[in-house]
Amino acid sequence: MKELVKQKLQSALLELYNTAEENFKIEKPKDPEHGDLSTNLAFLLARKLKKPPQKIAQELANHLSKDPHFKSVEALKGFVNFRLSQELLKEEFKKFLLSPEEYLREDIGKGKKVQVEFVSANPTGPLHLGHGRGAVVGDTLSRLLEFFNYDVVREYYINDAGRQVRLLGISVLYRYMEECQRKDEELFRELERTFNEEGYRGEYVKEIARRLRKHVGDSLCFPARAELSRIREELISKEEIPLNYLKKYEPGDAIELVSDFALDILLEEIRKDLLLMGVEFDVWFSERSLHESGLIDELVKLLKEKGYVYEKDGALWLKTSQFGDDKDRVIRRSDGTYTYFAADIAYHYDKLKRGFDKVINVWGADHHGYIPRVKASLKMLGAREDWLEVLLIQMVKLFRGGKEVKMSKRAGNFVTLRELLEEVGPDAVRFTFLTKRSDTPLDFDVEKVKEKSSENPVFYVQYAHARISGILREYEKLYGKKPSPLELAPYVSELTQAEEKLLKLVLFLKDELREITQKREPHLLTYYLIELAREFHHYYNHNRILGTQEKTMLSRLALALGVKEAIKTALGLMGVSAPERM
RNA sequence: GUGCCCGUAGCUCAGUCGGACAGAGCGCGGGGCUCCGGACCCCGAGGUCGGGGGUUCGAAUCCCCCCGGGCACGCCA
Repeated sequence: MKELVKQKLQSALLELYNTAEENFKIEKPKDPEHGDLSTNLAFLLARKLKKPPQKIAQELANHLSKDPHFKSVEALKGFVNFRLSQELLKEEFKKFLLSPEEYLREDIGKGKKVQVEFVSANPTGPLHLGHGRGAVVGDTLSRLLEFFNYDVVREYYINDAGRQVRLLGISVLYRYMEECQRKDEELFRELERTFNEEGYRGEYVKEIARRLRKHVGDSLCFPARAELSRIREELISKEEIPLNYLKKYEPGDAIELVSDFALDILLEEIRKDLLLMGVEFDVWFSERSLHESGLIDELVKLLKEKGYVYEKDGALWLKTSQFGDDKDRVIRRSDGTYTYFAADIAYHYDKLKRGFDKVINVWGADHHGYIPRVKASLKMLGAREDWLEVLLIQMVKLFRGGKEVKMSKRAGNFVTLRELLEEVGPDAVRFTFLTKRSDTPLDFDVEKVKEKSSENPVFYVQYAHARISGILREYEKLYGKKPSPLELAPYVSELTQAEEKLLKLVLFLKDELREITQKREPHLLTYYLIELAREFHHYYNHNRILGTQEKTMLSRLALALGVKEAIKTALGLMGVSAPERM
């Protein structure tokens, strides 16, 4: 609809003033008295044409009011207000009804390759709510991009290298050795020291330790003397889940062996958690693989050749400050190992080489300070300025009975994503995470989300869908056949003023989806859906559908079916189910 | 200290590349089917858009200052 109005205005501009303008807005006026759509075009032209806005608006309105697409075009206080004609609306609605998806879809992406990297949580513990929020936003955005014909790759970057992973191994080994009757006391005390300072304290660490013990008994109580390769074989033969890390890597010491085992288990859990929410990744990208493949070496060499690298205090530094960062950053430590940053540049270098037209990273907002250095390094590699987009997801703060629950993976006291999913259900979780703009911190009381789940807006929306499904079932019972879009479409013409508001709302989904995708603001879907559901419930409570005159009934059925399709499509893009019954 | 984000109804939040009288959900008060699903609908109360300046025909929205909250400032990831 907006596109149509925009085009009409542009051609009017050309005919009336022989000029062009791109950056004007077409929006739905807040006040329905102001029509279906309006534009601020006249304000923008006032200076250029040296005329007052209202005069321009009036001229545009006069010019366009003859157009049969519009019932009326009026100039008011400089705005041009459009009312769409009944005929246009009905024709559009028929098209929508006959094939909803096709009507809504547009080829905006033209098959361009887009990578969306999201979640990418360290595999050192279960996912928590913040990760869940990122997962929902990333996945919904991916669905939207796919809908508009982008070739989307969903990707999870696994931080499976470095210190945190080693700490995970230490934590598990420590918990394991706690249960040993006889053990290497000296090593145990050393592990204990590290564990107490910065170990992972969650219950899940103990569980992994118990699982380890179940498979290998006491054979790791003296880690230095243990036959690692035999223990590894033992684990591989006894553990039921796929063990990618354990199979792939020959451990250098017991901590590595335990780390890899823990990684396999935790990643499997993460995968399951995400699957519970309907989130699946196309690529799980290993940070460790970047070290092994030599890509980091290759990258560092490249950056050196370009003259962006220098040595200081025994470390290698990247001149990111030349490209907008606050200061230069270390990419290789004085001990010769690469930093996380070096690996991350290599990862993005790899994305570049894979030929993505655009990459979108969904990051926790605590990483915002990290963006300038990544952007800086990408400039060094010659990437387009807007090639990388970063979406920040603000933290989810958790409350229980009004009290904040401080969440820390190391301290181990957190409500996991799975816990929430099991109690509230994936639909409510996904919907709720999309009720706030993602860069706004989200506070909520778990108890409230759990207890008041039936009052969650998701049910309000789903109820509208189920209600319509109920009506359609009832019709089938009464008349012995399902109402088909093809049969109903002709009756759209019979719709009256009473139905117009609802009909327009359905049609506006098309504009809504396009804008939501382009602005990368998937949360707006929930607001649209709540409005549509409200409008339908309102209509339902004031107008009978079944049992009225045939023409009336069938036209109203057509409208209801359209609402159902709109809800189903929008919910589907959010990964939320549209139930036939509740 | 420096940088970024946030501050809108009792609560949780939309609205922010300026636009027409400031919105939703929940909560609160009152009301509504002998009829298609009452997980619904209708009416109402509730606001200095954190505060103060400025720019503009027009500011919740842009700029400056201040207050309050969060995050980031590592040879951690």
